[in-house]
Order: sequence, then structure tokens, then C-alpha cells
Amino acid sequence: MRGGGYKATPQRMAVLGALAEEQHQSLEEIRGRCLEVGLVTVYRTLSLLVELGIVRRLDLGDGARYELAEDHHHHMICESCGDISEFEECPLDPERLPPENADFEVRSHSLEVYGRCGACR
Amino acid sequence: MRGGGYKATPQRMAVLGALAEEQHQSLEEIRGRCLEVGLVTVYRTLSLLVELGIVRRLDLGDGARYELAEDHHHHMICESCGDISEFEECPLDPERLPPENADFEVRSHSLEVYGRCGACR
DNA sequence: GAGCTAATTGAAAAACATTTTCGATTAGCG
DNA sequence: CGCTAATCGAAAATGTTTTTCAATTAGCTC
Ligand SMILES: [Mn+2]
Ligand SMILES: [Mn+2]
Ligand SMILES: [Zn+2]
Ligand SMILES: [Zn+2]
Repeated sequence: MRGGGYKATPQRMAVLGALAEEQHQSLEEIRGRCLEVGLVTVYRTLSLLVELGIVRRLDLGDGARYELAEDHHHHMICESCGDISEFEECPLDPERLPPENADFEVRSHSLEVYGRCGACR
Repeated sequence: MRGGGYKATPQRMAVLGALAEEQHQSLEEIRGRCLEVGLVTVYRTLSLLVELGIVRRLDLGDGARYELAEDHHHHMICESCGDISEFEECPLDPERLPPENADFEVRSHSLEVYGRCGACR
């Protein structure tokens, strides 16, 4: 973070701290964990962290959510209670990407699985 | 559409016509293809069509996009020019879903592949 | 440790996106 | 041809994100 000539401000530390407390939070949830940081700064800091690759932004249909960009993983989303859980084992068959005949250089992918979690069945 | 007690209004037909012209359009793009339909009605009609399962809403990070809900397929998104292309062959290994030890009933999934299209290399 | 400066912050305003309201219109039915 | 519940749309309300700009400050220099 310092490397890029960015200042380590208390606001940025607070947002990072909020992100560390829980994955997949909305901006408002993050904001709730660092009320001393101005709204504009939360927006700006999240944009910056995403830009720097420190944070990943998720679009799961109910507005943006943010998570610390750790290892490659995927999400299971319960359509009943909205719970989001993670899993690491990538069920993609690398042989089949890119698809046959497609002239495309694959850089990354995102996979979300929808259904019902154990608690909701 | 009639089945559910909904009226087949010219506005709804126009929005469906716009959707048929191209996949993955934003609301504003759809609106551009049926200027005779009021903005509020475009919002309402898209919500209704999504509700009815006729249209699918995509969240690819740059705002909502809509497509006629045809067969199951996935998307390749060019990070350079933004082009979105489709492919049908699902590269998921069904053996590996749900992941081991996960107590989750899989209903559906969405997969997006990011990279560079042929034209952008 | 004090001083300097470019980076950062935050309150207010602006811009943009979506939903609600409610009176006017109309598709579909008899 | 009426009737009526469904639909439409302009305006207002609400919600979200970005821009502005004056005040503050982190990190560097001396
Ligand atoms: Mn995650
Ligand atoms: Mn598609
Ligand atoms: Zn659940
Ligand atoms: Zn491209």
C-alpha cells in the first residue's frame, strides 16, 4: 500500500479492519463498522482497494459486496436465507476452457452456485 | 404471458422486441430501441419479465444487463473491449458440485469467463 | 521536532438511478 | 359497444454514487 505512494491513513486502516471482520459485506455494512469514516471516504477507499487488487467486488444481484481478495474461491448462495458460503475446490474442467472454436484468451473466471443451504432445507 | 392475467400491451411488445434485437443490453440501450415507451414502464416491464422468467438479468459489474432467457449458457467477457460472447458447453464437472462435505442443494449456477477476445489480441 | 507539500478527507451539492404516486388511458371481456 | 381492472406515464420522492473544494494531515526534509 505504501509502495504505490499512498498514505496509510486511519480511515483506510479502519476500512481494512472492517473488511477483515467479515467477507461479502455491502458498503453500508462496512460503513457500520467504521462510523468515524466519512461516507465519501468509504466509497473512495473501497474503489482504491479494488483498484490495487487488495479487495474484490462481488455483484451477486443484490448490490455490490466486498471481500478481501484472498485465494481463488467460489460462492454458494442460498436462495432462501441469502447466506453466502465459500469453497475452494474449483469444479471447472480446465480442458474445456476456453470452449472449442472460441478465439479467446482466458484470464480468470467467476462462478456462483445457487440453491439451498443445509439450514434452509 | 396472457396466461398469468397480464395484458399484452404495445409497450410490453416493444420492450420484448428490443430485447430480441440484441442480448446483454443495459436498460438505457433497451430504452433507446423503444423510445415510445415511458421510462417507468421500461423499468416495470423488465422487472415483470424477469419475474416471469422470460428475461434474465445479468450483473457483470458495469450495471444490470438483460437478455432473453434462452438455453443455459455462459459468458466470455473481454476485459479490453467489453464484448460479451456466449457459449453453451458447460465446463463444470458435475461430479464436483456441490463440493465435498458441503451441505448444499445446488439449483443453478452462473459462470463468467474474463480475458481477451480474438479481436483485442 | 518543526515546517512543507502533495495527498487525503468530508460536508455539501450535483449527478445519476430507481421507485412511488396518482390521475388518465386502455386491453380484454362480456 | 360499454365496463373495469390492469396499465401507463409525468412528476415527485427516494436512494445511490460522484464531484467539488476548502480544511486537514501523513510522510518527508532539514
Ligand atoms: Mn468470498
Ligand atoms: Mn447471454
Ligand atoms: Zn439458507
Ligand atoms: Zn475484446
